[in-house]
Amino acid sequence: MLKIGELAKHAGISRDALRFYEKHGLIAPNTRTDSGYRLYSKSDVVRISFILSAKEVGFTLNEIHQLLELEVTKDVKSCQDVKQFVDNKIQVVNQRLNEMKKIKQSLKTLSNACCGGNEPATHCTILGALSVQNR
Amino acid sequence: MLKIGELAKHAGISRDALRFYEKHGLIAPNTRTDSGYRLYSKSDVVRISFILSAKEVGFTLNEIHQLLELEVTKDVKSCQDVKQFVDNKIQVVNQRLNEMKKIKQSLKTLSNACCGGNEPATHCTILGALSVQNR
DNA sequence: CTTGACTCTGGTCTATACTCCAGACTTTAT
DNA sequence: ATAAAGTCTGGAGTATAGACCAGAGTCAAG
Repeated sequence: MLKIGELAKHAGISRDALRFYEKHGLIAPNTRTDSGYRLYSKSDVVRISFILSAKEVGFTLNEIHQLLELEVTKDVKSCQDVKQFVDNKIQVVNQRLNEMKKIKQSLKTLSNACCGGNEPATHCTILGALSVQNR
Repeated sequence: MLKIGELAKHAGISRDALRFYEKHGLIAPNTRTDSGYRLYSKSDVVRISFILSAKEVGFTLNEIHQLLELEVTKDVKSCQDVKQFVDNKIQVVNQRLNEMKKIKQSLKTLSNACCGGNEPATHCTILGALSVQNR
C-alpha cells in the first residue's frame, strides 16, 4: 500500500495530479487510513501508468475515463458497443501514427541533410524538409 | 489566393483558429485586400497542414512555432543548434510512437479477443488487455 | 513531545487553445 | 439595390489539465 506521495513519486507526477484524476473518476485509492490518508494498491500503479501512456498518446482524460470504464461482458450487445468504440479509437491512433511518422521523417531530413550536406538550402526548414519526402 | 473562410474550410478548422494562429505567429496571410481581408497563398495551405499534423502528433503551438522558425543556414553553429533541438524532438516522437503502438495493441486485443472468444473475462477490459501483451 | 515532513479539503489561479459575441464594414447573389 | 453571407477588430467566455495555497490535522524521528 502506497501513500499518495509515494505513488506520485513512483509515477513521476504530482500529488495534486493524482487527486485531480480521482476527482474525475480515473483512479481511486482502495482504502483510506483512519485518519483519511489515501492508500493505493499495486493495481493502482498499473492503472496510473496506463493513464499516463494514454495521455502521452493524445487521449484526453475524458477519453481515458471512457477507456477505463470499458468492460466486455460476454453479452453480445456490450461486445458490439465496445468494439465500435474501441475500433474508432484504433483508427484515431493509426492516423496519429502516420502523422507521426511523416513528421519524424521531416525532422530527420532536417537534422541530417543540411549540416554541410548537399541539400539545397530550400530544404533546410521544416516545410522544406517536409516537401522533400513528397518527391 | 484564398480568403480566410476558404482556407479554413479547406483545412477543416475555424476562421477563428486561423486568426488565433496568426496572433501567435504561426501563420500570416501574404497580403490583404484593400478592405483588409486576409489573402492566403498556396504555401499557406502547406503551412497550415503542417501545423495541424504537428498538433495531432502532440506538439504545442509554441513548439510548432519554434519548428517553423527553424532554418539551417550552412553556417556550422546554426546547424548544431538546430540539430540539437530537432534531435530532441525526434526522441520525443519516438517515445510517443512506442506508447502509441502499445496502446494500439491493447485496443486490438480488447476489440478482438473478447467477442465470443475464449479469452478469460479478466482480459476484457483495457487494463486486462494491456497485461495480455506483457505475457 | 516537539519539529519537520506528509496529508487532508476546498478554493483560487494559470496556461493552452480555442470559441463566441458585438458592432462595423465589404462582397456576392438575386 | 438590397439582403445575405463573409470579414474585420477587440474582448469576453470556455474546456482541459493541472499548480498552488491556506489552515488544519497526522506521522515519524530524535
